[in-house]
Amino acid sequence: MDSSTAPARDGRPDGTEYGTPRRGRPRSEAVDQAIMDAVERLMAGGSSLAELSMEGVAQAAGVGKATVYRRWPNKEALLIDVVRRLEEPEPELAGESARDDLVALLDFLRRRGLAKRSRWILKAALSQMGSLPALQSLYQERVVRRRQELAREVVRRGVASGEFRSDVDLDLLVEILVAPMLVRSVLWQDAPLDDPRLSELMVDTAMQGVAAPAAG
Amino acid sequence: MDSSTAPARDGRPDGTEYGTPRRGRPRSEAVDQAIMDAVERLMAGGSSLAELSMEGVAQAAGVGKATVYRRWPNKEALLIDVVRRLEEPEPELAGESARDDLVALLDFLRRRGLAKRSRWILKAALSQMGSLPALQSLYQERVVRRRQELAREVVRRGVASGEFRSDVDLDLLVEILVAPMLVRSVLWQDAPLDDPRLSELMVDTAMQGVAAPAAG
Amino acid sequence: MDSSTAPARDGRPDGTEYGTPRRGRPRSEAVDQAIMDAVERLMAGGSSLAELSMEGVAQAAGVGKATVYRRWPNKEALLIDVVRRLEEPEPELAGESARDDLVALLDFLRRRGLAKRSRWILKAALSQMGSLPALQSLYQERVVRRRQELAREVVRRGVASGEFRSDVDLDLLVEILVAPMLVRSVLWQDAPLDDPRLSELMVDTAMQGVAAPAAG
Amino acid sequence: MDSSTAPARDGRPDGTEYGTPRRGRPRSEAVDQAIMDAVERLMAGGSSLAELSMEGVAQAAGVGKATVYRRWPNKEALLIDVVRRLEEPEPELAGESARDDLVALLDFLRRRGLAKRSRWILKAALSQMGSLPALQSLYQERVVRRRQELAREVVRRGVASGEFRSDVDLDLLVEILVAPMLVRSVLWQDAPLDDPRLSELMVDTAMQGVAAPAAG
DNA sequence: CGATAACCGAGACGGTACGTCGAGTCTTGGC
DNA sequence: GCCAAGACTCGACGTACCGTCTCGGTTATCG
Repeated sequence: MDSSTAPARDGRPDGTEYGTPRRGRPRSEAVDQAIMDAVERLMAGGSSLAELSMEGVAQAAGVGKATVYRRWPNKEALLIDVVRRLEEPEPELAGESARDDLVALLDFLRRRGLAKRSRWILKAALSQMGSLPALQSLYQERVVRRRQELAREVVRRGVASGEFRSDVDLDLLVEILVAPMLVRSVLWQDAPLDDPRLSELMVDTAMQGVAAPAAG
Repeated sequence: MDSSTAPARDGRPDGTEYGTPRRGRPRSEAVDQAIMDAVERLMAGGSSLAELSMEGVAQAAGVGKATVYRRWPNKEALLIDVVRRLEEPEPELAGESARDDLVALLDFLRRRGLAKRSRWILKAALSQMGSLPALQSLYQERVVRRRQELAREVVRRGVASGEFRSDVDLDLLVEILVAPMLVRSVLWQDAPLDDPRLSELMVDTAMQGVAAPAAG
Repeated sequence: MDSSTAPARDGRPDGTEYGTPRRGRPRSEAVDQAIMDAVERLMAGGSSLAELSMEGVAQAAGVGKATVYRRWPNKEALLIDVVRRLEEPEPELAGESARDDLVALLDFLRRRGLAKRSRWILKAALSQMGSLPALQSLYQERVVRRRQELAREVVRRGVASGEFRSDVDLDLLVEILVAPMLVRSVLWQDAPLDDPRLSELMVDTAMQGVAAPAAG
Repeated sequence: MDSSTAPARDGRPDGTEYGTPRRGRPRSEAVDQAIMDAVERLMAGGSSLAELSMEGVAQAAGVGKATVYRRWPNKEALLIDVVRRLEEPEPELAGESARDDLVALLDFLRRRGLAKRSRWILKAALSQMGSLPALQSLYQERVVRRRQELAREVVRRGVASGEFRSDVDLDLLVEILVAPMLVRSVLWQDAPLDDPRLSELMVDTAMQGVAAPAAG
């Protein structure tokens, strides 16, 4: 299992497993946490991502700079793990109906969108990633792609089971089903997300289509 | 009034009018342009917002640093004016059928996503330029909101004319119809955009729905 | 005239002349001095050369690190200029008699040896050079070689004028005349140097030889 | 008593005796030697005292850093023991003629200057190891002073036997006879030392003096 | 027309942070 | 208790930009 796509608590930030025997003094997990705690503390203290310095993080964590760099090669990699630690774990999908799984997936995105607004650390971290493109693409690779593939897999299953149309390109199918929630939770700033039935509504509406029903 | 939100074509970047008589040698407008050109060139060259340095901009523009700072107090203010300069024309909508107008709207998005010149704006400015809040809100206000309203208006018309369902919240309707292209052109990094029939396909599929047709 | 062999006050530490017109804001001579003053102050405060850090020098001088590095590429080069500033200027040689010039030269070495003991900054700087070989070889090149050549020139003149033997290799001649003072002032730690007639005595004794005069 | 001035061959570098019974696994003498070998190897490879790092020494010796620090508290103490190990036997003097003994003494210096192995000791340890005062004073005491006294004794004998002038201060006599070789072998960087008759030449020339012989 | 004042390129200035390296100490598992 | 390995805190290294400042020199406009 590749730890780099797994939640941080399953393995070391740098991908080595905690159980793996190593030579020499092992890295302290307490230090891992102290560093990430320090990042959260600084962000909560009002710093922007750009103001956040490795120097400051190390100092706030009571740790040498080298100790930070031993775990994460740069600010981006560190921030990804901090953000991962902040996010809810992805939903376990029951796998019975593709429609239900899709609703669960969208609802995860919805809750995440809400959290991004309420827990402004997440908001700051996620929205400020744009100015650190390495962070963005790393996050893309480690987190976003995984969810994309999850969605594709669910939709593929839905096509096979006869729930979804089979005469449309899979990518397009995925986009129509997932994009509405993605846009509302990520792109648009103030769209409402608190209705817990929103996910159901979106999936079902996308399935039925938005054309007016044929008369008669 | 904050000069950084005033339209560029109305005056100097720093809010002074070109016609205003001053003592001494007046600022060269050519220099304004050279600096903004340099920013675009650097960004088009693949730099990120974080990599973009005032030092580098000045050098690329063949200009002293003080000359840049004389016009813009910081990187953010400079970028705002550069983004303003990039502003693209809105799509012209025929207004005959809501479905056709929507296709035109989506195709505008598609073509913009393909355009290399504005790519960095799409990435940096639209989706995640949270670290430059003034830039973000400017762009949000002047570009995003207007197109949102355009889309809402078209869909509203479609509902009135009986093209679209009337039993669904308008916002949801808009999202289902527009989000797929928005996601593909802005959020997903290398999604294919070159098929000119993509916009049609998206609108029509969203209208028909993606559920498998009922058997029999 | 090569400023790098001239005393520091004839030119910039980095070899550029003060009079040379340059573009941009010229370097401040006051800063040159402030930096070298700071080095002296720190050394006088009891630091060893190894403890002396560029970081500390910059701070003590109230100057940015870059400002130090703009003038001197490394600690060695800076220290050389500090030492040069501390040393007495080399003697002007009258040129009338080679013997007298040699005495003057040796007396310069003698006084320098005394200074090295009384002004312990000089002592520390000169004696600790060994651990900074780059400094040593730079000093060798810029200061020592110059004096060596001066001595050779004087002795060569003495041979030509018939003051010194001509049947002996020039290098050997120089060594026999100069080495005694060199050893006493540089190598041996506690040898007496305060007798102002020592230089005369050394040159004259070396000239006459130390063999017992033939009997009869 | 400072263990670092105790003779190495009498006990462990840190002053513990080899024979002393202790609890647990005893220190390996092979490791002592491996570490000191590594220092010599690195220095012979052209490193300077400043470049020599404990880190590098441990690695070159294939030894943990703690193992080095268990024996020597710092770089200086380690170097002292390495220098001690390098110490060369003193020249044996026949004692027949003072002039011949002096030639033998100078030739010992000459050959040592040629020896590549002890070159770094000559440079680093002898002439300018001021930054390691303990090393300097140890070497001064144990090596330099004894040879100085040896030279003084020989010259004193030469004065008594009528070989050397008796109207000159003994120190001055010694310096004139010994300094030329000392300077050439220690102070001047690349002076030629390979002529085996150099020592003879130096002593004889110094004895005869370098003044031109009186005419007629 | 000449003075004046703001402009211009260049680059020095005091700072802050970068990512690396070594010092000397501590902590593993194994001998 | 020794050993190799390597993590730990600390502090300096030399570089890059920040935003400000000071040079010599260049235009416009005003008197």
